[in-house]
Amino acid sequence: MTRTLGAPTAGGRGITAALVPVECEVTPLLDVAFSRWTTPVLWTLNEFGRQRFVELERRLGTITPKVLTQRLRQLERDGLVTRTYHPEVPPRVEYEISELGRTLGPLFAGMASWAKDHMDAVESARRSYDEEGKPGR
Amino acid sequence: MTRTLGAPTAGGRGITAALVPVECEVTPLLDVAFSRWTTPVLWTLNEFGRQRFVELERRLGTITPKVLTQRLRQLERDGLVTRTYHPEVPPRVEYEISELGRTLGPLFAGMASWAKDHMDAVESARRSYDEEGKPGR
DNA sequence: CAGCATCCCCCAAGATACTG
DNA sequence: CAGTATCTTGGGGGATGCTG
Repeated sequence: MTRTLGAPTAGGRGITAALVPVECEVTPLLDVAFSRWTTPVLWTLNEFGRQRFVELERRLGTITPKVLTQRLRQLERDGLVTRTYHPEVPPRVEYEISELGRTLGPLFAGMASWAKDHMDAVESARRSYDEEGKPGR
Repeated sequence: MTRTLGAPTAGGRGITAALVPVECEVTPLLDVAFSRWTTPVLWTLNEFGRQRFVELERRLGTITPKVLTQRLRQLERDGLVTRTYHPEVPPRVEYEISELGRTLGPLFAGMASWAKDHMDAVESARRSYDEEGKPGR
């Protein structure tokens, strides 16, 4: 979560200062929306609309309430999700993807279609890498 | 990396069996191409083409050789990157993004443009969340 | 219901040092 | 050059238990 950028320690072996240390533009986004649970949570919110805590919990299947809370807080903090608290008895809380969060939709769609099209290729590559000692080595 | 799916433990609080435990299609892809270093490595390979170990190391700036090796191995195993070893003295190894890996290009482009367009909004949301005790609570 | 509090585990990633 | 070998750590995530 904390990106230790700006630390010019250059790590052990001296960097001769030549050859561009280019910055990858997508890196910051990874912390925001792409990790084990943030993506599924966002995805679910985007697909099924406004939902209560338990609904999310159940749809996500294996997530624990603690983790769900953590991710939701992070997403709320980053402005991707809005939380509305209804002071009733029993309490009711609803989560909804924000305007900003919704702009991630196309990306998710792209990822889903990539997965659909290519994940089996990945798995087969994985198998052949494991079975053979390594194809060309 | 290991996705503990299929464990129907349902975690602590009983799931009443109602309400769909829908599976998020993007999840498997996260392990493959979206984590702290796999994405930057893939990105760099996609942007700058075939490169040697050191070139990658330098362009990525803060990555350690150990981690770079680990990620490259995983990417090779998953068929997203190809490794060619030239038995010379000194040894030379070149990494190149594969056909399969290249199909991730559009996704990366989409992510980069999203970052460009919306990351400042995220950061400002983050700031206002931190400064105020929370906007509407 | 919607959580927070705790304790624990695991592993990606950092630091550092050493070879074929 | 292109790694491998250790040691260590941070924090995400699981398991359990307790409240407003």
